Amino acid sequence: MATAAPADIISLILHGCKLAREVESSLANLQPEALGNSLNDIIGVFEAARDRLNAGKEYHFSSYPSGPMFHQQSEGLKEWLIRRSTTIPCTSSAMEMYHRTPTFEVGGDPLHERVKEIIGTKQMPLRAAVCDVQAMDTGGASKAAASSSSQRLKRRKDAGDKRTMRVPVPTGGNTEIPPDDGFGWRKYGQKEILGSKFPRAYFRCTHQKLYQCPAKKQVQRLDDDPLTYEVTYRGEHTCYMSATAPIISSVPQATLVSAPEVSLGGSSSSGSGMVVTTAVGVGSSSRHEFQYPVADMAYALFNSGSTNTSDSMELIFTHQRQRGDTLDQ
DNA sequence: GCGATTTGACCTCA
DNA sequence: TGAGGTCAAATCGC
Repeated sequence: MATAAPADIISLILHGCKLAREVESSLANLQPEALGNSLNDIIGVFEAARDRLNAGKEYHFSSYPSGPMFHQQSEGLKEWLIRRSTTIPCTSSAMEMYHRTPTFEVGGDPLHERVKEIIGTKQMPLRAAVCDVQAMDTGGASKAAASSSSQRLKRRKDAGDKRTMRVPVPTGGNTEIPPDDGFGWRKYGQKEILGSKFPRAYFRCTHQKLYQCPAKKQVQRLDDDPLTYEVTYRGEHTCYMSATAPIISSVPQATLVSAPEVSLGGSSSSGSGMVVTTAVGVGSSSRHEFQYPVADMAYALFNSGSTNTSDSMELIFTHQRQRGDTLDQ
């Protein structure tokens, strides 16, 4: 029995993830007090989401903007969250950000107005002063798998299908290691770029051959901020849509979402990006491990089946604290 | 042995 | 024509 449209909750969680990314991006610069305030902001947003969630525990994704039950959709919640999270303009003002929250409509009402209403009751100013994540979506995402015969001909014609964001270099480790976003990437080239001090690295999906996954990304350190990578994604992952995909297909299916085990497995090898290693399954025989980018945690929250979402929140912020500890070292 | 990375050469396009 | 993107052989590491 659906008691609440999930879209506003999605937007809340999305907003929380956005704030979390900002904190992550600014970890090296934030003073402890500011960091604490930012965390409070994030907690407040997630609490609002949790409250809404608990207000209507039974709901379906049928009102979800891109269609019903993302498990079966070519573009599911995970993909949608990732896309939305990379298309929201980044600002330094909370209210401005609220105004810029996704503006898709629910029942004829601008959703962001509802989000503002919900969040506004929490009175949560955003104190993260600097937004290091610049998201850009030039639109026109093409899902066409690369044609082996014409791939080279189309090389620059698909330049419009790209999303660029900035992420901090891994802390406490080798800054040469590119940020991990939860997907498996294989480096296929590196190029000195004219006018840039740092070379640009080219990656494609590890499963490109196996699943014809067209996803690629370019990673380049900024000249004016060597502690920041500019990551440009091209194409979209289709590997996890395959029923036999070894990693991403482990995204819990409907039969598993009743009692997944969400555990903090630590950051990925590069130690960057808000990535949570998650074990999902019922019983040891069906356990699978996969890694979540930050937006995926929203998915985990939705599907945890737990009435105590604060536990999941604790995982998120424990991870943040661990990263903070790493920074301190 | 296999998969990932490196790196010089090659190709495309603005 | 040159910058950017990709290929593929050589090399590395597990």
